[in-house]
Amino acid sequence: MSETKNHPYHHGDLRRALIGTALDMLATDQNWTFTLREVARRTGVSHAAPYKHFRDREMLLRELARIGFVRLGESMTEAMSLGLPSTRARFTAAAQACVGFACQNPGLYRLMFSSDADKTIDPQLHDAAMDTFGILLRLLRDGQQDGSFRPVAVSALAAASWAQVHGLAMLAISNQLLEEKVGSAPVPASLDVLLDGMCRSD
Amino acid sequence: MSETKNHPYHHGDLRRALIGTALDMLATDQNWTFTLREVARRTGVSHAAPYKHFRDREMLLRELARIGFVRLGESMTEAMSLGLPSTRARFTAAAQACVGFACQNPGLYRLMFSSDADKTIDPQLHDAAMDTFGILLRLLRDGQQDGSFRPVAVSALAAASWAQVHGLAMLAISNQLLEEKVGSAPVPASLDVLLDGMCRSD
DNA sequence: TCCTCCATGTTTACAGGAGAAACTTATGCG
DNA sequence: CGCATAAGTTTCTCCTGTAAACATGGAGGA
Repeated sequence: MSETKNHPYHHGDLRRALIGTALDMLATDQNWTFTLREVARRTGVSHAAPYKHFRDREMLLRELARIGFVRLGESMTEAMSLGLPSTRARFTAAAQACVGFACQNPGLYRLMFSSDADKTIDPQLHDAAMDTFGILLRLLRDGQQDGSFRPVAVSALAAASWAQVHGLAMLAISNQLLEEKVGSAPVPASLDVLLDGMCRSD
Repeated sequence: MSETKNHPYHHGDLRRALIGTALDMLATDQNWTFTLREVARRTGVSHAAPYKHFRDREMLLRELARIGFVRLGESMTEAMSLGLPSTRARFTAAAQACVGFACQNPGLYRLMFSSDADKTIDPQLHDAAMDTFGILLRLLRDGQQDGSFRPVAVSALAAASWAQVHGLAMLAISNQLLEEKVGSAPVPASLDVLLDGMCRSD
């Protein structure tokens, strides 16, 4: 009865399998308190096997975060490429995609911006985060060039909108955007307030 | 040489002492990975003593977060009560106080908004957070009454500014407001963008 | 005054986790 | 064919969280 599981000694693609298991647990529990041993167990390997692919538990977490940034970028890019009429509409679409991503992947989103995913010690993670930030930056520049956004320093627009969107996402997944506090559609409402400040008033 | 430490069997105020030690470690390490045993050790008591005051480790963390919200509220209130001329100026002062608090207490600020400080299972923590949010809300209402802020739904203003300030704080303590990306004074710059959208344009 | 209760400590015990080290297996390459 | 090596496993040590049983000493009643 010991050989029903025909697992070959070598898994074949354990690294990817571990990441998949960990992403599943992150999505299920909405936190990353899982132990590395549990990940190994669910993947069907010994508790020491993961160390052949990740130096330590945090290295796995950083890889999850990196994947999160890639996926977030894809979501935003997709939302923007729907043939929307105005730059303002594309901005709103991207922002809502970001908040939507956070709401659908709260654990992952939190991890991406937590201190457990330290970007200062992981160039790949840092680059992935910067690439996603770059999507926003390009949108803002385009908007300034086509006259949609005010010609103030793009850095001010970037800081304001990055903070705004990230703040909305964090508050949304913390259930702090309850209707009785901030109305029924706080995300578009507050984006409109911001855009009123960002857009040319002519 | 064993009785130099004249510690009486009963500490006297262990609860407060543990909180103090934990706050110190949080400030030093800028994270809350410290173990409960380490907190006990540094406070000079046995590793089980903390359990007489906190059901588990997370209960201590929630108490730290609660204290954080109280202190943040104090900072904001203090910043607003400096006889500033306009509501807009008071808003900016409060927002900068919030970001400043986050920068000076990055670990604590992160903890306050992390899932390890679960507000849904701790009424005291929830209330403390709501009290601090209330400061912002009152400021916005006052500003609408005196005509500083546009008479749109206060919930939209609240969501926008809460998100903005929180987002700025989170980005600031994550070192994601680097000068080459968002200019030299991103906080006032982005607050101005937001305020341009919030304030009456007459 | 003395005794007893109870909140607040301590000691002991145990189940798990992180990670290192040493061992095993299979696989690709000369 | 034979072996170096990547990728697994086993075993080990140290640490943690937390429960349970025990100790202490101060406060309040007889």
